[in-house]
Amino acid sequence: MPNQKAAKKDHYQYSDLSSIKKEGEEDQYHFYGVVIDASFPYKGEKRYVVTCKVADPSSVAKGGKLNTVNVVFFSQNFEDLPIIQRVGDIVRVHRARLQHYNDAKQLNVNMYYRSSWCLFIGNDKEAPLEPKVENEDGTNNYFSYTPYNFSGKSFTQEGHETKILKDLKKWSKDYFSNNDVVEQVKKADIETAMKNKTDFDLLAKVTEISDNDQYTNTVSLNDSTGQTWTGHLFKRKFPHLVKGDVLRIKSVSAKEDNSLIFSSHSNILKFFSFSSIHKKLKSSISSDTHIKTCVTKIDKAAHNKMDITPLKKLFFNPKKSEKLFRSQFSVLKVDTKNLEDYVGAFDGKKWHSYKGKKTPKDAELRWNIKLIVTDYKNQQDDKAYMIHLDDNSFFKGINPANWSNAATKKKAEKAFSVLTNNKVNYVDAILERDKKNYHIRHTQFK
DNA sequence: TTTTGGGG
Repeated sequence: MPNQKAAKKDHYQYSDLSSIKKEGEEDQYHFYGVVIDASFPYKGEKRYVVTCKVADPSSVAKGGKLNTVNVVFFSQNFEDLPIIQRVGDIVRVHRARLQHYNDAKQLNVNMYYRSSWCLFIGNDKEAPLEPKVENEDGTNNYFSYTPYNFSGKSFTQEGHETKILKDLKKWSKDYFSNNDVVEQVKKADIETAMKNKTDFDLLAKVTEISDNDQYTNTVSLNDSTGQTWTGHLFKRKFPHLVKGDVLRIKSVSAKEDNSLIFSSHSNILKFFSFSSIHKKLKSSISSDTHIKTCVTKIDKAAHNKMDITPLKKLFFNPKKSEKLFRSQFSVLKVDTKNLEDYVGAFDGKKWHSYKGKKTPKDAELRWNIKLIVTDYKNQQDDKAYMIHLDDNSFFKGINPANWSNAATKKKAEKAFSVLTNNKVNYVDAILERDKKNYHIRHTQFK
């Protein structure tokens, strides 16, 4: 890649990534690379850090596989680090040092020493994300060869770099069009990570963005494994999200209710529209906000074959000859503040007032919860209905008689948070009619 | 001017 003749004359000679081999104090490397992955700048013990992976034509192995190189930026402050939020953008680094870490090639960029960086757009047809300098007079292709962001107050650029950039963009457009570049996400990996409470990545589509306040919004996502997620995000940290976007979400964890937990290093990256991964995700992930995860299991196989009755029909025009129905709904509300309010004493015929003090004779402590729900299966009905939850077998392993026990409380609160996350979860349940009321029966919370 | 923290 380096232009040998120009390099002799010019100050900076840019190395192909694969040619960078010598580890040592005196050896400093200048390079251009296409961004494959990047973290958000985060704070370590002593330094602010950005980790990213880059590639260039020399990174392509014989079989076509990409041997990416890890680049780690260190800085004493957040501002000196690059915010990289698009796979395929181009980074130029001056004075990096090679150091192997866990057998992987790593280029260290020390911002508090003498290193510097520039970011270029990876596709001339698409606008830069958060440019440091504006293209005020609207010059055509202004950002084709001008960095949209750079460290320090200014940047240097030499004549021969135009060709490097042009060649690199040509290569990456071709490579990204024919290769996914970013690894597919496996459902099993997410499950393992959630069980171990560790980080995982997602490939996802934005199905909904709603404003919370001046600073935050809530994003609903469908991912490539068929799951739905919600994320509370800072608008200033992720300012580029639009409904319908396909994204790589790097390094998040999640709660039981599929709400994502973003750490300081978590990042959200976009793709260029020419990327094969972009096209695949766009067409394969549903944009439907109504796809949710079922959080219950119907006990009996026979009940599982029952037709799903709309709630509207159930409450306004039920089949009088039937006692059991099957419905699907999302829970809008369960007030979890006082667990004791959800425990009642039932003697087989009627409920006794119970304030957690004394159990009346011959009465059993049971859940006595009123769920406010909306129809899941029949979305056009946006009315709210009340469903009774008073079957102790619904929450497996949570005994309402132990409501005052701390571990039980914790378990119940967790279950309620899953149950009420109506953006991502729904309930599939058998309902028993008792006059005008419906009670969940023969159904278990998963 | 430096040995950080690297899937954190």
